[in-house]
Amino acid sequence: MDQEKNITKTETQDEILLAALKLFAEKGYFNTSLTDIAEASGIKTASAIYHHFKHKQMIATALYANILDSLNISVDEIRRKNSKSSEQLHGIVDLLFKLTDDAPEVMQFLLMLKINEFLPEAKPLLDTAAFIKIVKIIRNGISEGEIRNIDPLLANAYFFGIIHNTLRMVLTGALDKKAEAYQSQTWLIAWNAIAKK
Amino acid sequence: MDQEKNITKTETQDEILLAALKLFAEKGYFNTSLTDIAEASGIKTASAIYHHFKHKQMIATALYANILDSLNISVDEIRRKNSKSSEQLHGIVDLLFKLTDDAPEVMQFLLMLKINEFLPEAKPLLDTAAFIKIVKIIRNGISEGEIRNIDPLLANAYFFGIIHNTLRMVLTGALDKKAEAYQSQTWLIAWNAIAKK
DNA sequence: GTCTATACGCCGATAGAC
DNA sequence: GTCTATCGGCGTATAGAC
Repeated sequence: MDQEKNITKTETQDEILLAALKLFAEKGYFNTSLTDIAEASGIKTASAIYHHFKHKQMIATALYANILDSLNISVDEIRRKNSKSSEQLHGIVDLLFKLTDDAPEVMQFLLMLKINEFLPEAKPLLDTAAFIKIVKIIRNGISEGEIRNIDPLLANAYFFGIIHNTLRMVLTGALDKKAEAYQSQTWLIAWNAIAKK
Repeated sequence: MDQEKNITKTETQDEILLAALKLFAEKGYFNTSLTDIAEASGIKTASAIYHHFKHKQMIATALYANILDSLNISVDEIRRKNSKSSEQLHGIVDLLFKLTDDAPEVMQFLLMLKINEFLPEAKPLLDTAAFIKIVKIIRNGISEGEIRNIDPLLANAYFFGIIHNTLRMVLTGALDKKAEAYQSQTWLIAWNAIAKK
């Protein structure tokens, strides 16, 4: 909805979003002032930001939308390239581990922030296009006999509970290696938790 | 450390803590003003709070300490009453599911708030007495052959990833039954994720 | 121990010059 | 499109009467 007019996206707009993402991930939304964001964007005053975004919330909204959007696209691609739900889930795990190493701020935003604390109107993650599709993948896995016959939401909770919690520990530094180092082992455990044996 | 002088704990002090817990869990720390807490405590003005706590942060600090303290005591009790690590973990799962149904605010505080966003000095959960003991339980389970031989921190991530994520979904309403309804099934999955077969 | 009154600062937001 | 100046408000916190 906001993206249409973003065809004219300025570079500074992106810089603002990037700076905000980093700061939100690092200090949280409420500990980040517009002044902070301005400084981190190479702008000198907070006022200039209002030329790009109506208000602070809109920055977070745009950020959230962008992340969900590109996530959704990635999920589509993964679904297109793989047919079995085990392969599709594997692709998603692959993506999440890569993101954790390459764009930790994004994963921090998704996994560690309580988004509806500062975006009360935002859809919960589970009602989001990308995540609806993920549940669908699980549902398919069940009907095709790859995944055991339990409530798909529960299967989702189990599978991504393992994945997300592991990534969270990487992000906080509780686990000291790169996410990649834990990937294959973690995938196996997570998959076995829901796979039909 | 704060508890020593809390022998003289007033009733209103407890009411403030209780109100704060509810509000923090519901709206988050930054969306909760001292005025909110005062109102919810049966007090009329925020100023009165300063007679019980030096400042807002101290309320959250006391809350966090209390929760961790009683958690630690519960873990001790569970360890005392059970010898095998499978039994001990089962006891802890039992406790967490009960807490989710009986004191959701407590679990919300523990699982859904980014505590060090408003308590920058606070120890991360994993460095906390209760959680150190839990990792110890896992370590014992490994050396006694009940749990498969992997990094105890990883085992912890897997096991509680499943548990916590399931409880999180109960707390947000994404899963619509009481936590109890999912307990036995979830325990089995979580345990199998780390148990030696 | 709770109230009234008040101070203070910070931040979000607007107006308008350049 | 970025700046300066400035406003208003809210929330924390203090001082002091009762």
